[in-house]
Amino acid sequence: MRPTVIDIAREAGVSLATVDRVLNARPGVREKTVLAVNDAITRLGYVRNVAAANLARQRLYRFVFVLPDVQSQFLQALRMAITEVARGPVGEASEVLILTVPPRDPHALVLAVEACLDLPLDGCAIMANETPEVRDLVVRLKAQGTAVVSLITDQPQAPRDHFVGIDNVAAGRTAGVLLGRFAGPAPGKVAVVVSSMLARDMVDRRFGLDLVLAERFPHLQSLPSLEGHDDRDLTERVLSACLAAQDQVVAVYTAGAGTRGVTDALRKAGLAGKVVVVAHELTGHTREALLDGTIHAVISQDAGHLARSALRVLRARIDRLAIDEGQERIRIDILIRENLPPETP
Amino acid sequence: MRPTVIDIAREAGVSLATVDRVLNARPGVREKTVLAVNDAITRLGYVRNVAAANLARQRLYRFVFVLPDVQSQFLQALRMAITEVARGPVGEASEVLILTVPPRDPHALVLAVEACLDLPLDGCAIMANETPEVRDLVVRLKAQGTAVVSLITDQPQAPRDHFVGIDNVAAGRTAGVLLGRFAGPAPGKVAVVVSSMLARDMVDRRFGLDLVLAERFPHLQSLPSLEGHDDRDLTERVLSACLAAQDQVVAVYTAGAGTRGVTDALRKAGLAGKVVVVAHELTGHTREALLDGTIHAVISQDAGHLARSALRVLRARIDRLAIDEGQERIRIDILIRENLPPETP
DNA sequence: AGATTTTTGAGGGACGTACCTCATTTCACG
DNA sequence: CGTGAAATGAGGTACGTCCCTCAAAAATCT
Repeated sequence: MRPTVIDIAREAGVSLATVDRVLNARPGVREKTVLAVNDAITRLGYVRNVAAANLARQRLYRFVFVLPDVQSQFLQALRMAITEVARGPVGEASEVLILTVPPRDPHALVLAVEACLDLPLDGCAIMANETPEVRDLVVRLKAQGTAVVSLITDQPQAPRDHFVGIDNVAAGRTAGVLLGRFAGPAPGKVAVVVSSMLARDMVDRRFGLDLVLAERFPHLQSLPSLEGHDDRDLTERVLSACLAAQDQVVAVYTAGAGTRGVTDALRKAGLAGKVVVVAHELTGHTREALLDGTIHAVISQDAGHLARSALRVLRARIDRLAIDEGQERIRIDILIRENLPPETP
Repeated sequence: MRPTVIDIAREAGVSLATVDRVLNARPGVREKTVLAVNDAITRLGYVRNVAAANLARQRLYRFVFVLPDVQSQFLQALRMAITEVARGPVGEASEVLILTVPPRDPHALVLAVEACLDLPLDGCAIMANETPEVRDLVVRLKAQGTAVVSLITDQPQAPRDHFVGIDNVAAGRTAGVLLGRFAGPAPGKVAVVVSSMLARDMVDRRFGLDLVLAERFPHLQSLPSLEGHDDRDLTERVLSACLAAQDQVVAVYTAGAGTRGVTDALRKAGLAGKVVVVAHELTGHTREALLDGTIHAVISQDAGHLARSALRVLRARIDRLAIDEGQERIRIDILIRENLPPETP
């Protein structure tokens, strides 16, 4: 049986109240006593029963997820996943608010987050490009004791507690290898579609792609990035223009959203299935396109996993518990038609 | 705030004791009253606070994991993962015993499991080939109220509650596509190494491979299965013999363990890096071989995920809770050098 | 109707922790 | 050595559930 606070009190030769004061970092305990209690804790290998603790304190964790107002299928799936996870056992005793803010508008983001700071906020997950404004927001949140994680897009310069997402350079490299392998040995050009060249994750993915192409597939030449701004129509137009202007385009890498625009353009050009396409994120559309052969591989991060991981990491930070790195590492999933998970209703 | 038993009692117009009787299926409640209480439960959307319940009843779930005594790195990783998960929050309030039984010996397996049936067993995860003996064991376990899941290898004919693992036909198909794509358009032969042709998962993987090769890569001819029995030396010998006897072997698919034997044989034959290799399971060795270019892709199922999923599913069955299909679906991971997760110490 | 059985109610103690109050002890300092 | 402050102890209540007992009420049977 696991030791309890009572065992600690006995072992340390103090009262229950003192153990409690130490455990919950309440004042009024001599340094010496704190040491004695901590000693007993390590000696007995005590670990707080989180279930009982949460039960007792009627703890309600308050979390805010800040997501850009982009109407991509992936973001919709992510919103749903967050809502679902919040209801499940991982979201036990926590209230999760999803804030949808205008994309690429750090000022609006900061305002929106500040608007819900009247109530004490335990944790915050932010998906946004790295800008000084957001960085300052993270600093302020941390200062007032709120745990912060960056989601999908990292904020490496901000003092966030954790990054929940994938290594985008590695994702780009992965895409590059798949493109290179799938396209074969003939020379050709690779069209690259991104959301925006100002977005950190897009830059990283493109960088990874170029690295791998240069290293291992020098017969493939990547073209300048096309910006689709996560918009289907715009993406279709810019890619169509590119396909019309260039010959020998043997592959397309879509690093951002707006993948529907990519398949639209390919179909119009009669190139669907003839040009190797690697896209990001498994959605209803990319699934379909994988099945009908328009897209050949999808690099994906699991929305459910992202949501669960963000929530778990935030709670672990707040409760000062260790993080299971293995579990929280978001994998760069490679999906092809053959290993597509069955659709969940 | 979530409704509690007290709310249910008030809503149903009965006492707390009655609600408790209904909730825990204790006798002595009229049908009519049971209905009234259940009605109140659905009306208020009550869900039992599992943490509080476990706290109160001092529940200790007793689980047994039955694994074959194979000394592959994957199985060692799996054993470690199970041990770790049992210690973590997923294994809260549960005691997990890992039983290691002689491989391919259903009788020994049954005996070993029966030996620990003196204590009441809440759940059991079995990794074994499907045989009548094991099937009977599952039937008996179920009959005495033990939840049962099949792990990695399914027991489709046995009344197990759930299968925790991947679709092996799909895994074989996935391997086939990778082999086909990576090997290029030149005709050639594919060597296939399995543990044993009597193992269901091996048969399935091979079947998937052959399907895809026939459909999409008819220029590749798959050779008869080589049996390595998960043994490094034996695998090396059979594959070496095959490589010596056959010319034009352009690819190797290792569907089972003993991958070290495969790389040994290729190195000896001077074919390392020249022949496309697809293996299963990410281990220290396959990671290294991916990095040095001897293996080109690994089809993997995450050991930590398997362990967590098995435990979660068992507990859900015991507590009659719903299962989050999305979370419990084990993915067929495709790993190449570029999307290899960082090594965890 | 009375006797018997079944169903229900009321209440309490437990699980491990949090958090509160109030009294008592210990300590440092003048 | 006394005083005030700091440290500690003792004890309680609460969280939501389980599980137990005993009494009371209601239903069923004779």
